Amino acid sequence: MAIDIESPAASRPAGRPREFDMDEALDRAIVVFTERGYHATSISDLGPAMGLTAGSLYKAFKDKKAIFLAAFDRYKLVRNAALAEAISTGRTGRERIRLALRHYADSAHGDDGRRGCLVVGAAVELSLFDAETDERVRLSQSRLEAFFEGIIRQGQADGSVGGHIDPEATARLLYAVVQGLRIAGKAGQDQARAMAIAEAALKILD
Amino acid sequence: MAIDIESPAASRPAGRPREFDMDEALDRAIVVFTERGYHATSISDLGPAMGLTAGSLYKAFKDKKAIFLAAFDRYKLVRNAALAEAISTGRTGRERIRLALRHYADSAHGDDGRRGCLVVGAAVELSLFDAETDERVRLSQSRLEAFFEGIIRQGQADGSVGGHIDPEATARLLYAVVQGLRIAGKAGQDQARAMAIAEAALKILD
DNA sequence: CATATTTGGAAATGATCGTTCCCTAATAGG
DNA sequence: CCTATTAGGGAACGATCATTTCCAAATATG
Repeated sequence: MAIDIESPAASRPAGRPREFDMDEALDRAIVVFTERGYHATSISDLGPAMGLTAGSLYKAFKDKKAIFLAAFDRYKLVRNAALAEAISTGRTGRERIRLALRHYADSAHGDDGRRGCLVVGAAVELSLFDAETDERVRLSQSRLEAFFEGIIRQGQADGSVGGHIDPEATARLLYAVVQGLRIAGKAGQDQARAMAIAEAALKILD
Repeated sequence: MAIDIESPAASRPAGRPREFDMDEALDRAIVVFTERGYHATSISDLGPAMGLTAGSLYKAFKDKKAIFLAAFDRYKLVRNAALAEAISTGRTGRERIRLALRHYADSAHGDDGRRGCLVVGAAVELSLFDAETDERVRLSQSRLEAFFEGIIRQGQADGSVGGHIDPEATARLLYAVVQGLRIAGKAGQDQARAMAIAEAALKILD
């Protein structure tokens, strides 16, 4: 019954095949958009960075905003995976939250911290005027809050998190702490400083 | 001995007098820069908003960045005064921190929250590539952290804040919470939600 | 009253922006 | 082997950008 329409090479889509790797190109675009922001990034910045000419960029994407949204979506994919990996060794709810906060603190110091966060950049620069970006930012926010809320409830169940705290409000507070860490990172801070903030935030769970 | 070189009208500076009010014009520029960001704001956005033509703008300011920096400095002046006013009725250190957090939560909801914060915008969009903006963002950050640290110490002295917490790390955490509130506000949140985050953050002081 | 100095504002300037056009190259299907 | 389709890339396009130029108006000084 195995019809080879789903074969290994999976039915090439006709026409000249793409010569560049989309994920690699988007990873380059993520860097440029993250450090320069959306409006300060020009097609002539993206082309060289992604290894494509302007003409080729417009073959692969509808317009500049489509490049940005594709980069945003890949950023979320990669970062969510990194977060899941970072908390994987935590055994209690509190431990997982601690690992999550340390993971974000790690992204909010030194050169990475200075470069910034694509979601924060999108929220600040585009949310107000672009509905598609706004939707993505809101979704990213509600998912991270729900993620924190879930771990808080796990922590309350396993006894590592205070039972009297409000999981929803606390999750939102943790979201604010994480995003605030990113802003603090824009001004430049070393790892010790970022980590100290993350550790101080654990008090919220008592 | 009263030489009238410091007289009421204070020796007009020769030439045609300025017809617009600088502070009013900067207040308008603050709104535009805050909601659009630096790079998405054009001189043709600023002119009408500030009630000036492009030619007049360049008589009053060296270039676009000088307008931004002047707006930034005025923003800090106005906001610092509002913060001082907001905490003025607090009698203990904890009360003053509570009022400060509620003050920021108030700026981080609804339309104001969506519009955003000029300091956050400057940090995200300009800090990495513009030294003058970076310096201002860093100064704003260190001052707000020092402000929080001072109140925390007052609170420890008056017994309203736990004596065992680290004033410096906690002040930095409060700074992160405040900036995170602004990011959360970009996605749109109502007052109750913003206030709940501020209230939850008070746990940090126990 | 004359001159110097500054502002207000309209129009012009050169650069850069995002985007499109057009031609060539590479693949699939018939 | 021919045709359709898609990708790559250089050159061109109109629009918009920040900035300058130029002239008239308003003030201070002598």
